[in-house]
Amino acid sequence: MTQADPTTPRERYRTQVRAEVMERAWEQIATAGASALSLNAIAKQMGMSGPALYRYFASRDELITELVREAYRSLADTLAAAATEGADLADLARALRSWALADPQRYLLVYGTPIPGYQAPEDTTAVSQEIATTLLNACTAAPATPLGTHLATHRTWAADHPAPPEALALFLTCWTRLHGVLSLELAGHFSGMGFDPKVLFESELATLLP
Amino acid sequence: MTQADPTTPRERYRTQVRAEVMERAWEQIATAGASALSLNAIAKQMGMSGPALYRYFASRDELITELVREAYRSLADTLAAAATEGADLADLARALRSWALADPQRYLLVYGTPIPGYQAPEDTTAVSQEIATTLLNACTAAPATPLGTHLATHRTWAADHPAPPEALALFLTCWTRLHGVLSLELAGHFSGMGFDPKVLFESELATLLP
DNA sequence: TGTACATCAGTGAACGCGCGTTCACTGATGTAC
DNA sequence: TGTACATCAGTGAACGCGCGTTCACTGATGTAC
Repeated sequence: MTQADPTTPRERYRTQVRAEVMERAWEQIATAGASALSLNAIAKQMGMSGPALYRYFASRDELITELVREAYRSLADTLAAAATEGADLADLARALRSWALADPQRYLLVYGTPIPGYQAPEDTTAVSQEIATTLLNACTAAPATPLGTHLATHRTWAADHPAPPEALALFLTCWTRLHGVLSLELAGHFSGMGFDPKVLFESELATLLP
Repeated sequence: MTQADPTTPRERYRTQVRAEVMERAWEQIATAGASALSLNAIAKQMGMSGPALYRYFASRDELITELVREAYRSLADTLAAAATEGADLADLARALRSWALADPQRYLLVYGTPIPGYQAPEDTTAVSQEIATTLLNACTAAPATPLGTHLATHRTWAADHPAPPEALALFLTCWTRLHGVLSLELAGHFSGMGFDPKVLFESELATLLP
C-alpha cells in the first residue's frame, strides 16, 4: 500500500489535536472571557500536561491569534454564504446577528474591548477587509450626506472598491448601528429592561434600507 | 480649640489615600485594561506594601466596584451639567463623546466587554437610570415606528418616566447608535481607515434630530 | 499640661495559587534498508 | 519480513513570577483624665 496522500497519519493527528485545543479554548472563552484563557487549564481539561500543548502552539499568544483568525474566517464565511443571489443588506445583517448570538464571546473577541497587551496579526486585516467587502457589495448608494462627501476624499480603507462614497457612508452607518445594538445586547446592558432586542435590531435595520 | 467639624484629620487622610489609590487605578486601567488591575501593583506605585491597601479597600472587587461607581457618577454629572436650559440631544451626545474620548478605558469599563467573574453592585443601576433619564428628557416624541409600539407594552425599564413610547424608541436608538460609533472608535477599529470618526458621529447625530 | 491608654496606618513574612515557559527525558510511532 | 534508526508526542520537574489575602507585629497619632 503506497501512501500517496499528502496528509500522513501524524499530520492528521496534529491537526486533530490542534482543533480540539481550539474547541476547548472557545469553551473557556465563552465561560470566563478571553483574558482568562489559560494553556494549562486547557491541557488539564484534555487530560494532558501543560507543556504538551507547546507541541501544537508556540505560545499563548499564538493560540489567541489562531482564535481571532478562526473567528474572522467564520464570520467571513457566514456572510459570504448569506450573500447569495437576491440577498440584500437585511439578510446579511440577520446573518451577522445570529452569528454573534451563537457565541457572544466570539463576537466580543473580535469587536469588543481589545485584550490588553495583545496585538492582532496583519493577516487578519485581509479577512476583515473581506467581511467589509461582502457588506459593502450589498450597500447601494444612498442619498447624499455630509458623511458621504467626507468619505469621497477619505476612503483609503476602500480604495480598491468601486462603490461610490454614498455607499461607503451606508456601510459605515450600517456597521456601527448593528454593532451598537449587538454589543450592548451581548454585554447584557438590555437585560432586565423588559423589551426584545430583536425588535430594536430590526428597527435599526429598517432605517438602513431604502 | 474645640474640633467641632465632623471630619477628623484621620478621616480626611483616609479619603485622601482612597482617592490616590483610585487615581492610580485609573492610570493602570488606562494602560493595561481593567482585567489587569492589581492591588499590589498600585501599592508598589504608591511606595507602600501590598497589604496596606486592605485598610482602604476590603478586596480587589471592592476597588473595581468603586471605580465603576465613580465612572457612572462622573458620566451622570457630565450629562447633567450639559443638560442645562436650551440644550438638546446633540449637546448631550457631544458631551458623552468627549467624556468617552477623555478616558477610553473608563467608558469601556462601563459599556465594554464585561469583566469575567465580576458582578456590578445593585446601586449602580440607580445612577445608570439617572443617566438614562437625563438623555430621555431630551428625547421628544418621534414618528411612530414598530419599535415604538413594541415599547408601549415593554417599558418596565422606564415605568416611572412619563415619556411616550416614541420617545423611548428615540432614546434606545440614540443610545445604541452613539455607542456603536464610540465603541468601535475606542477599540481602534477605525484606525488606519483614513476617515474622521467625528464626522461619522455627527452624521449619526443628524439622523436622530428632527 | 502631662501622663496612660486606645486607635489605627503600615510592615514584613507567609500561604496557596496558577500562570507561561524551558528542559531533559521516556516511549511510542513511523521510516529505511 | 525483520531489524536499526530517526522522529516526535507527551511527561514531570523546575524556574520565576505576580497575584489576592491573612496575620502578628511595630510605631505613630489621637483621646481621656
